[in-house]
Amino acid sequence: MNILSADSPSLLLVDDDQTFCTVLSRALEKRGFIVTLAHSVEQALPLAKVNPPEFAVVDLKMSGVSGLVLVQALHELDAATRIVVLTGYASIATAVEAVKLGATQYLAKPANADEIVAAFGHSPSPNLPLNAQPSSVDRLEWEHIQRVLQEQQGNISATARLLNMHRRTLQRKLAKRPAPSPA
Amino acid sequence: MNILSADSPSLLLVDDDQTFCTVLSRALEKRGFIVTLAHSVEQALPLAKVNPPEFAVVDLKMSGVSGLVLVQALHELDAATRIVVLTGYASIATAVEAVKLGATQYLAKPANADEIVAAFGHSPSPNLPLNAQPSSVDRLEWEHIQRVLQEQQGNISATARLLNMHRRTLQRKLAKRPAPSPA
DNA sequence: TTGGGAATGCGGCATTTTGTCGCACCCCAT
DNA sequence: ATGGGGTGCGACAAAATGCCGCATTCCCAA
Repeated sequence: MNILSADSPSLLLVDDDQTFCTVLSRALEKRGFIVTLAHSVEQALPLAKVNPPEFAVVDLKMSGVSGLVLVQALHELDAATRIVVLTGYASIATAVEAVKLGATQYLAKPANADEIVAAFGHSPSPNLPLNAQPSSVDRLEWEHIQRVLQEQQGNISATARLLNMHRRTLQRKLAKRPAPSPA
Repeated sequence: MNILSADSPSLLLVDDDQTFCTVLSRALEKRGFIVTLAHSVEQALPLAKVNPPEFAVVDLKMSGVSGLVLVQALHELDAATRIVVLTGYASIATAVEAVKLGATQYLAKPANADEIVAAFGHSPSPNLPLNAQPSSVDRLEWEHIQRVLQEQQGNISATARLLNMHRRTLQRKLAKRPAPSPA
């Protein structure tokens, strides 16, 4: 799977989890990328502006500005940048949003370096196998919540009111990891 | 936000579930769309070629060709077509694919007509307020359960396993709900 | 610049809703 | 008849939720 071997491509890795970051960074370097690290959108933006990377791995849920903003910025800086969005709180709503903003792929954590590299080379094909089994109720709820939350621009109070559930409960649900994603 | 509603927009609805189709069709017509029905990709393609619709609602899982193919075709025929993908077997992978192939939104069934219209990001008749109050979590859950239950021919144990919930809990949920529908 | 209204992130409970077991039937195919 | 599901349902512990309150932080209009 050596898609790229001539000279080393640049890769911007943005994630606020230090440990995860260094581990993944090392793994990616071993696969031939020149990795630059950033731990927040604010930190990543100037780096990207000075030197737009060929590849990027962006975590969605970071303290401060959402990774989605960075995805958009990266895409605008250089539409050729291949961006993989990575998140521990995967949902269809944010996946759709990320792709619309220019992401190449959207992966749920945990994902290993090989999967990420593979995602860079992935091109759209209408021949994806469909899921055989219906999602669990928990998953369904999670997706629904995420979608409404997205529509409310992340406003938890508004979402709770709209969904007719208590803010505290919503908070708790959001804090929990989503049920294993449907395939 | 240019909302032009003088003449009714055309909408192609493609789903192989007859009942679901007619119900949704009626609901969409009530909201001002001129609806054309198709029950398979093969059936939908010629219709779209003759007359590319302004809007489309496509079910992913249909016997025969995947709805993704149709999404791509529709988008190629007219990039301005707003396409909402709808499926009872939602997955992040297919959502990403769908959007890359040109879909505007990707919703998990059950979704009501209002949510679908809202997904188009277009209000066909400004008189009717764009309320689009999302269904409550409870209602969603109820409908999803009913859907799966039906697929399992009423087998409660099997449904519970599939939904990843305990049989006892499913029983209780089913027992406690002769009157749903808050809307 | 400065209030004030709205959001947010918690920490506690009191209540409900679950997860789990067990048990008593029913079918039905072996 | 016998074993393997499936179905109801009671009981009780464990977990989730509803519902406070409070300290902060945001944001916007005066």
